[in-house]
Amino acid sequence: MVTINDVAAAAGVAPSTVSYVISGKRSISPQTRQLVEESIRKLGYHPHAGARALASSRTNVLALVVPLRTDLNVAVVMQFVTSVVTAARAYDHDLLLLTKDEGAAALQRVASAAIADALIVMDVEAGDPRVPVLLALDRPVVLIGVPEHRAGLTCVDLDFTAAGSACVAHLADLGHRRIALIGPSPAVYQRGTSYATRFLGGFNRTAGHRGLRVITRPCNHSYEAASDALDELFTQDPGITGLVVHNEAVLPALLSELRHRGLRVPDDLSVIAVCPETMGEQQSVALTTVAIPAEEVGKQAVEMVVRSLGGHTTPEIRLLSPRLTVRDSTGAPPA
Amino acid sequence: MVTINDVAAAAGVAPSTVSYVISGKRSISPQTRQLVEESIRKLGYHPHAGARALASSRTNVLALVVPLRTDLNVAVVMQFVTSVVTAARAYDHDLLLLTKDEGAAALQRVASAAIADALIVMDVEAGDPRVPVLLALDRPVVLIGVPEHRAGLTCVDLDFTAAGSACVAHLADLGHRRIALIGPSPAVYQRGTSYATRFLGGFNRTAGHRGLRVITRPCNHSYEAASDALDELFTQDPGITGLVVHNEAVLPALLSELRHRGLRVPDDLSVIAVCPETMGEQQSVALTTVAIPAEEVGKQAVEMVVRSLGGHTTPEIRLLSPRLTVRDSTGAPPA
DNA sequence: TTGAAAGCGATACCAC
DNA sequence: GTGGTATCGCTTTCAA
Repeated sequence: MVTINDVAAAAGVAPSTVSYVISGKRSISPQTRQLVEESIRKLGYHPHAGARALASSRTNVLALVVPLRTDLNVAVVMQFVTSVVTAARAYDHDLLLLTKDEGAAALQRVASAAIADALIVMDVEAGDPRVPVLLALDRPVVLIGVPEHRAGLTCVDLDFTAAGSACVAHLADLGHRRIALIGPSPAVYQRGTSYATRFLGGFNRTAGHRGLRVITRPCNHSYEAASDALDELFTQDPGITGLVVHNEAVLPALLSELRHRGLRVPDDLSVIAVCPETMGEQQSVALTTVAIPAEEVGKQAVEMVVRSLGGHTTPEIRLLSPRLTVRDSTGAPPA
Repeated sequence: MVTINDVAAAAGVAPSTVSYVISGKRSISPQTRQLVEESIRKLGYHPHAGARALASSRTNVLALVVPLRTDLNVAVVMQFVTSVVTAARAYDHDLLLLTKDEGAAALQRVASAAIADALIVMDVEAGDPRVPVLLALDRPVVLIGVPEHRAGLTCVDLDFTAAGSACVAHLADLGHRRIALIGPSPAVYQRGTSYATRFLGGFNRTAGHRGLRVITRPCNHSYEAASDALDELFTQDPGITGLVVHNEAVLPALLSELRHRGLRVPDDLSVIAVCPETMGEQQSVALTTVAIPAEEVGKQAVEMVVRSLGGHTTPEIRLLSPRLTVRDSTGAPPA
């Protein structure tokens, strides 16, 4: 293995000088820099991460805690992961993947063992048991999602409350009076998953303000579940003219079933989906969407956590305003 | 921070003794062990990963290289990731996530800097440029997928050639004579992605043996692309009675379109999907599938790479036999 | 069965 | 602008 001493010897300088050339933490003469950089290239030197971590207390690794549930939308989770790992690399950090099922213990472990410098946590629940542990860690933490007790926490997410409102407002503006929500799976609600309840809150509140009659229903991830959900909604209120779908996984199934039942979108039924933009565009009907900005949220999470590593440490709840894009799936209700 | 010395002091033993209690690399008297373990718990001690890595040349971290392409099936990629991270933890390793777009340089970096002990690489292409780099690394590597030149490599994957054969054989056995394949996106083929070409190979070969007439066509990930693909296939050969879909992302769209066109599955058209079992079960028709055993492949990849870390180092290509499960989407061709 | 101490390969302080 | 070196926290050899 090639060490900093090898490089120093090859360049005819002291090891510390090599270190400073790499870190840029003190000024180096052009000649020396040149010499050192050449030796580094020539020898194919890469600083030993462990040694570095030991000496500097910095691993340059971020940990991301992801949910592995199949009742969450896998594609969206993957978008977050993609965004976070890409952003992390842009800040010269690597990404360690932790799973939610290891619980709070894993967070302790990774922080105490100095495996990662900071943590980003996804799939936050209202009364998330990990929160106290996270608060006690001596490392920066950013949550993607917002738990109930947010004191001292740094969070970033789509403003799902506003998103719920926006969906209802759009349908109300178009003249719809009776609408329905198909939400995530029952399990997601039962866990008190932050985004699900926040969206529902915004949905119901604005429906109240606007005087809309609403039905809401969770939905599991299968064709059959989607079909059952439709059955139930139209049984409860056959007069529904607007449908909000906050469950990306069942979008294709829902659209397929609607067509099969002879319900035209948007002529008979307007549909708004809460999902990544690309997903809305690729369905059988180009869907009016409220975008889930996974890319942006992941990026900001990394930015925030890296800034904390730089010293700043002001807890902050950052909620991104929803963007509603009208496409072909919403229109006036049938006369 | 609590160190091994703190623990040693608290337990009234030498630091080395604490180390041995933890590693189990030499026998310890029950009393001493008890004493040390208690101090560890009491102090909440976690060995510093960097220090450990420096002293032992072991990080207990595996690196997984994943593709971030959206033209690959995200859900399946996520299944691999899930499986690998879970298996890694079972062997007391953490998982570092690398992206394919960082190319061979990232592999070098992670290996040379001793960030990870071993690598698992997904989305392997026929003439993958990363292969020479991987072979030159001084660390164990397992590929998920099989490149053209496999000398010295350890690989694990579904036997996609056999999978292609199995699909054709099943349809042939049922009496179908003219069948079609809807494959991954054109980009996947263009990159020479290992599984795509292997599947196609098995498909064509067996079709030849059985004297079946076939059409094959790649397909992008959108409803429209799926619809276009069907158009084209039925234009080229209106007599098709069997369809093999090696593209999980367009399954819902294809089934939806078939129904819309009045083609009943399996009465008018038999459909076999190559996808994870759960995915096949959740469609509008329970699909006959050849399973993509992501879970199993990921698990074996970890096992193999961990075994290599243990010393054994026999290159090995391990191809899992395909499992075809007959459900409701295949039957005899229409009379 | 246990202890002492020499590294592992960086960083960063203290000199010059 | 550069060099020397103590230090980070652990593993492992050597001794007892």
